[in-house]
Amino acid sequence: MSQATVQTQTRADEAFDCLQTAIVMGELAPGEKIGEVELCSRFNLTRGPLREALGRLESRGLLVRRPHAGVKVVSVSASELLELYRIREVMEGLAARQAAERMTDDEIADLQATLDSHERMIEEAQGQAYYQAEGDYDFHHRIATGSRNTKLAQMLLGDLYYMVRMYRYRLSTSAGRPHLALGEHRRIVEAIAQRDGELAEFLMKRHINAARLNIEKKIEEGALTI
Amino acid sequence: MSQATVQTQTRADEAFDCLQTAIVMGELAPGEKIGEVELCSRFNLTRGPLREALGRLESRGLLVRRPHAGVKVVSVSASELLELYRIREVMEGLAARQAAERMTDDEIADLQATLDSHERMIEEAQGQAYYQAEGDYDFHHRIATGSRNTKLAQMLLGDLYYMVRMYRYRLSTSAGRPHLALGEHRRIVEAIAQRDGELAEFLMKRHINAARLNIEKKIEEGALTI
DNA sequence: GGCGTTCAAATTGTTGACAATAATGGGTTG
DNA sequence: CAACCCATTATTGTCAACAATTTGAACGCC
Repeated sequence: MSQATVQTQTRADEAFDCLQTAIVMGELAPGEKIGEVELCSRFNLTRGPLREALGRLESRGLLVRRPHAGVKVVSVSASELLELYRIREVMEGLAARQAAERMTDDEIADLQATLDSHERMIEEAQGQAYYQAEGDYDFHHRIATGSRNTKLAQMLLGDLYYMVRMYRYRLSTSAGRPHLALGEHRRIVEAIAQRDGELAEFLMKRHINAARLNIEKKIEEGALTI
Repeated sequence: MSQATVQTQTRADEAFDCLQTAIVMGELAPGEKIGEVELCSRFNLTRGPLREALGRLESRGLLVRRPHAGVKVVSVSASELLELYRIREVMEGLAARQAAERMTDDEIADLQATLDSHERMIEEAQGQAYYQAEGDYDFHHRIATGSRNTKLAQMLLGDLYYMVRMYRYRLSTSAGRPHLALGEHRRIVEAIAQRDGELAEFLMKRHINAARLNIEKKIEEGALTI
């Protein structure tokens, strides 16, 4: 049964997923040089599919490859991480605006229910930043897909989020401001429910900007070693 | 000598470039189903590197692949093309703002010289939309790199532009408003030269929005069959 | 003693053959 | 006559061996 799901996709897809999650979860540290044969034995793969997966990951910017020299996980500097948030600000702003115009009423209701669930999680597992991080990811994921903008969702979900999450897991403290972020989420959803795209865009941009400033502060405090 | 340049990169890179340009130039039509062996004989490649290149292209959204079913060039609908311009609007707006803050004086001077060259090209080859298209690409390319935002430039140059150019070559009439676009370019560079990031962002967004509206109009006129 | 050069080993890039799967066409049956 | 089933075929996915290149270290030279 569990085999059936993996049966449909090819070994290269499997390799891609494994490597991507391994990088995001921090099992493969940034800057770490990794050999192909080592990866093969680690994930029970052969080099053919592995190389195809490596090509995809390189194309997505998760690792860099020098010909004949090997492959190493990309290491994003602190300033580059902040730059990622600048990109998120404008792209997710657009996503929120288009989501306000295009999400169905059912989707919006679901989104609100999701926020309720997040609130309960935060109250139950007080301080457990992990749930907050996952909840935050879930929220942004829904808005990206809700924009009905295929390429936009693809770029956000396929490129940016994995890179951001790569550091989120490392920091573990997803900005560390659960209640604040939840309130901002609620206001964004409110604007979407009222079909006010302009306001939704503004609030989303401010939300992500706040997250960026928070990380910037933590970096200045020396809490992050990147 | 010409071999030396291609010698440094691997065959998979070569395959990737060949296929990408082939798709962009329209040699491979959207929706066209293509077999691997056919591509191999067409570009003098073997299937290993080819598959790696296919993986990269799939990851970039230029083609889609169903397991055991084959690979076909992605076909972007008219509405999806317009959505691409919506993404460009916010991303290149950000790029312009950051370029205004970070480009060196030399780069700005180069950019202005580039615009002069474009102006001459337009006057000399009146109506030759091709030069205008290439000039436009050159302009946006410089601003993307001038933003000093690695990921932003990577997403614009690696993902969006190729997709847009794919249709630009097909329409051949790059919006068909050379002088207008050039004037808008000049004002954007002016703002960058004055280090007015906010204005540069505003002008760039309006510039791309105008291009989008122009395409929208052409589509309504039935000039584009996508 | 430091630096350049050269050689060897390990790793990557490539190739061709093999196996598995989906599309297709013909045949049979209701 | 149409619809369904089955086998064939062509295509994709996978594998293991071969070739090319970089890197590292040892050696000799300045």
